[in-house]
Amino acid sequence: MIETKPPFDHPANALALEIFRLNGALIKFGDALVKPLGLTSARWQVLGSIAHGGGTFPVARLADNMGLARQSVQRIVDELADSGLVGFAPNPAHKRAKLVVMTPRGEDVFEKASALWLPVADALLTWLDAHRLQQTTENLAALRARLEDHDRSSE
Amino acid sequence: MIETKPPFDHPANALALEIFRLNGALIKFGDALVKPLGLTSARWQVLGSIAHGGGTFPVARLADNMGLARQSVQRIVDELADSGLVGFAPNPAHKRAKLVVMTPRGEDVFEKASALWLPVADALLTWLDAHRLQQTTENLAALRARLEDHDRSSE
DNA sequence: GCCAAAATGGTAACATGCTGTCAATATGCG
DNA sequence: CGCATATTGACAGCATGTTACCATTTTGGC
Repeated sequence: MIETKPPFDHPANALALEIFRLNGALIKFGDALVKPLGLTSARWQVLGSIAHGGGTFPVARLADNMGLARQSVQRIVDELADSGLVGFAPNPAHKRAKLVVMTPRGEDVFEKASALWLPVADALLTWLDAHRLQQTTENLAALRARLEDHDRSSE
Repeated sequence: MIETKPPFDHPANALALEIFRLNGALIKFGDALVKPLGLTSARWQVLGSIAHGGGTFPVARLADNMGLARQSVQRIVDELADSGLVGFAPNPAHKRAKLVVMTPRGEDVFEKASALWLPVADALLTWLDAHRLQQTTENLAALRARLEDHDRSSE
């Protein structure tokens, strides 16, 4: 017999395992989706973050917004710059922390990626209506806030 | 003005971003939690998967259960074996695919990790009651199933 | 029994994240 | 102004995941 004692079958464990699996599935799906554009999930996400800020953010700010370390985003941004998809604009408020902006080619590629993603995002809404989807997102955000509090308080 | 046009503000995007952030937060939290035991999030998860199967699974089966590539789990299992936390038992059904089993030390460490995690898991239930938490998990699992279908169908 | 296909393990190359450390730049207080 | 602190960028090293490829073992159709 296979024993399944607490906390092994705890509902919180089921959620955590599902988060790990879904994270992997999303990255895998995204990689396949934007591969024809020469992008990866990570580069696509960084482009999205740049678009979100409208080209007014330096690398450190992009990283904060994505919940990643500065260094991780820096490397992706450097690669995007090598590929000619992003460039750097002088930052009036900081001599060293240049602003990350998309080149025309970057904007073109990002628009094409958005066009590929839109029908999938809409399909997700068919499978799970917008209300439940937003509630799910809120629940996850609430749990993350608590986890991060817990983290900070034990430092 | 910062433009925020569709599909940029799509509810599916908000969920995907939250999944990425929560995934990172969970790994970070887990790393800190089990560090005193000489574990990491990844090794802890593999131990959990072994415990789940009761020592009756070879590496490839563990990987399927976790939604990871065989090779990723193989490397972690090899490291756990080097550390003396797991071992291999002969598989009556397969000469080469040996069964991964915990050593007494491995069981001890895993029990200690479970003891550290239990209060946190219970706290999560305080922040979000069990019903909502399970519903959230089900919603995520449903979305992942659809995404993976989509993936397979376009292969 | 035999051979093709699938499953499994092993190894290597690579992508993406992390931490640690240092230098350069802003910021704020005396 | 001058100095402590925070922010930012750069670089190195490492952990964890991926895909690709090959060898071995099992399985199943002929």
